[in-house]
Amino acid sequence: MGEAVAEIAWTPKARTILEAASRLFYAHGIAAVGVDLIAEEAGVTKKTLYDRFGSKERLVVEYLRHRDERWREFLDHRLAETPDTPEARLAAVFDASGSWMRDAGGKGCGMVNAHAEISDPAHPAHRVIVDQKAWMLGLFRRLCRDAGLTAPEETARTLMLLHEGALVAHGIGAFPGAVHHARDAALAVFARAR
Amino acid sequence: MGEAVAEIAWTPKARTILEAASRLFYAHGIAAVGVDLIAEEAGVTKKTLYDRFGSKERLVVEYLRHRDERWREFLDHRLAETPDTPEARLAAVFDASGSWMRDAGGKGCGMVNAHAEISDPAHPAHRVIVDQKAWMLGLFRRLCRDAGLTAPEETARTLMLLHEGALVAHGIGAFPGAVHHARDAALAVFARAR
DNA sequence: CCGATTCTATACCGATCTGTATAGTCGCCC
DNA sequence: GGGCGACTATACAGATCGGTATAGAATCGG
Repeated sequence: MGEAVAEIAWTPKARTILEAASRLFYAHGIAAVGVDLIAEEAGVTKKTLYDRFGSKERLVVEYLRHRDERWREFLDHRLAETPDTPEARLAAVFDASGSWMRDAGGKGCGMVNAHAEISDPAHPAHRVIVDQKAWMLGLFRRLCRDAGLTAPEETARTLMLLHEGALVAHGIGAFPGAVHHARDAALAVFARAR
Repeated sequence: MGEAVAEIAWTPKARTILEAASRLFYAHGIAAVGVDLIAEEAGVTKKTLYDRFGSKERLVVEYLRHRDERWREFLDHRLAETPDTPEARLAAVFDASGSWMRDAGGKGCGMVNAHAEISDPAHPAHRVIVDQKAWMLGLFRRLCRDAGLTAPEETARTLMLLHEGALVAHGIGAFPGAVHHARDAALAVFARAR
C-alpha cells in the first residue's frame, strides 16, 4: 500500500524556514535557490532545516502545498463576503487574483512557474500543481452550473483560460491592468452565455 | 554607446549545440541543465561549446532568440497561406499554436517558462521574452484594427489572454484540447466585437 | 604545402550543490 | 532535576557547477 509520508514537525523555526523558502523560490525560481541561502535567510542552521524537512524536494512540496492552501483560503474568504449573484462571484475571483498579485509581488502563478522547472510527473510536487489547476477549473464549473448556463463546462473552460492568461500577462508585464481586463472580459463572456 | 555584442560563429557544431541546448532547456528548465550535459548530448567537447558561445548565459539568450525566430517564421508562413479574412487569420494563429504544441512536446510557452527562472530585468534574456509577448500583442492588435473593430486594443488584449491561457492550460494539462477551445472562444469574442 | 579554423581529448580550477556528522546549548515539562 | 526536543555551530563529504588550460588532430582555401 501507499507509503506513509513523514509528517513535518511544525515548530516555529520550521515555519520561518518555509516562509523564507517560499519567498525565495517564488522570486528566483526553485533550482536557482540553494538550501544554504534558505537557511541563512531564515536565520537558521542547515541542520535545523534538514531536521524539519528532510530534503529540499520535500521543502519544495511544502512550499507549493502551503501556497495553494493560502490561496484557497484567501479566495474562499473573499467569496464568503460577496453577494450571492453569479456575476458578483465571478468578478470576485478575478478581483481576488488581482489583490493576490498586488500583494505577492506578481511574478505570475507560482504553480505555473514551478511547473516550468518540474515537468516529471513522478515528482511529488507535480500532483500539487495539477490539483490546484483542477480545483480552479472546478470552481469555475460550479459557478457556471449554479448560474444555470446551457453549456457550463464550455464557459468554465473559457473563464479558466482568461484567468490563466491574466496571471501570465501580469507576471510578464505584457500590458498594464491585465487581471482587471480579464475580469471584464470574463464578465462579458459570462453574460453572453446566460 | 552600446557595447557591441560578440557575433556567434555559426559553425555546424554550433548549430548542433544550440539544438541540444534548446531541447534540454525546454524539457527540463534552464537552471536544471548543465553545460556538461549539453556538450555530451550534442556530441561535442565543452571546449567547443565555450569557443562558440562563450558562456551559458549567452547560450540561453541564443536559445530564446532562436525559438522566437522559428515561431515567428512558422506563424508568418501559416498566415501567408490563409484566406485574407479576419476570422480566418485569427483562427490560423490559434491553429498554428496548436500545431506548434503538438510538434514541440507541449510544455507550454518556452518564453513564459524561461521567465519563471529569469526575472531579473538586467538579464539579457529578459528583453527577448518581453519582446516576443509585445510582438504577439501587436499581431492581435493589427488583426483587430484591420477588421475595423470599434475597440481594437481591448479586443486584442482579450485575445492575447485567451492565447496565453491556452498555452499554459495545454502545458499543464488542465483539460484536453485547450488550444482548440481557446480558438473557438477567441472567434466568439471576435465576432461579438465586430 | 602552409596556415588558419574547427574541432577532440583530457585534465584541471574554485565555487557551490545537497546532505551528513559531531558536539553542545537552551528551555520546558514531568 | 533529569531527560527530551529544538536549536546553534562548524566541519566535512562527494558530486556537480560554470569555466579554463594545454596539446594535438582534421579539414580546407590560398
